[in-house]
Amino acid sequence: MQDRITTILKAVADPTRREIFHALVVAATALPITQISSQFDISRQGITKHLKTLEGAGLINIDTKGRERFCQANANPLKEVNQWLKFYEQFWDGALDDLSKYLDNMS
Amino acid sequence: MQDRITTILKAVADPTRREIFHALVVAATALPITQISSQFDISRQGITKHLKTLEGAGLINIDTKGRERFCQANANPLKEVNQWLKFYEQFWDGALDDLSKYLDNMS
DNA sequence: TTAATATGCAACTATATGGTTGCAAATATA
DNA sequence: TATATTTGCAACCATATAGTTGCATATTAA
Repeated sequence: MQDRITTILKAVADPTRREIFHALVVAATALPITQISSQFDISRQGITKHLKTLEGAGLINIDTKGRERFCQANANPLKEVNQWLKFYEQFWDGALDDLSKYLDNMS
Repeated sequence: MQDRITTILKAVADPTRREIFHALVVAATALPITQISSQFDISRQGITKHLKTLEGAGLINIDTKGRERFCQANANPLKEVNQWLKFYEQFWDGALDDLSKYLDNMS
């Protein structure tokens, strides 16, 4: 197959998947597939495919309870993207501004 | 088309494009297409396609001089990815560790 | 037990993607 | 001028991707 970082980047490169992931993150709880798909215009099967891709990237965990499958966001794989990015930070403009903003958020 | 962040993420979601981009970043200078493609196993036309995708994402600038086209990396679009990521940082584990590593790098 | 709900699987479609080869055109060199 | 180099364009191919519909199955509720 492909390496982890590629799998993760491909998962978040699709706008619908980013929306699904975001919805699950802000929900801050596990949601069954039907409930997720009710928030989108595409079919439940379309959503299911996206959920599988997200699961493959580790960005969601799916837990079966009875006939329902609860999906919960897991942001941890994004740490790998962050790590990949970090190297290039020295090559983009305004890195110092980013640091001060970063520190402002912490105080 | 698609929004900027999607264009950028799709550009870096391909491992070959990440390699090309990385080669240009570390080269720290503009390189002509033939020279870039000599570093890869795929054809020059394959490389050209990737370069166009990277250019479309703003990750490289192409400057024509005579018959050659010099490509130079531009990491700035990655700031948008960083901004997108930043929101999810609060949801992943070990954010404080990341901060201390970040500060260590600065000192 | 019967009906409703939640889901998976499979088949199918259209388009995008990553790659190729062949050829023409522009520029540089002998 | 004749030749070599660098590139773009176009056509083509195989596979991946994003989406669909139809149907079967498992679980829950009436």
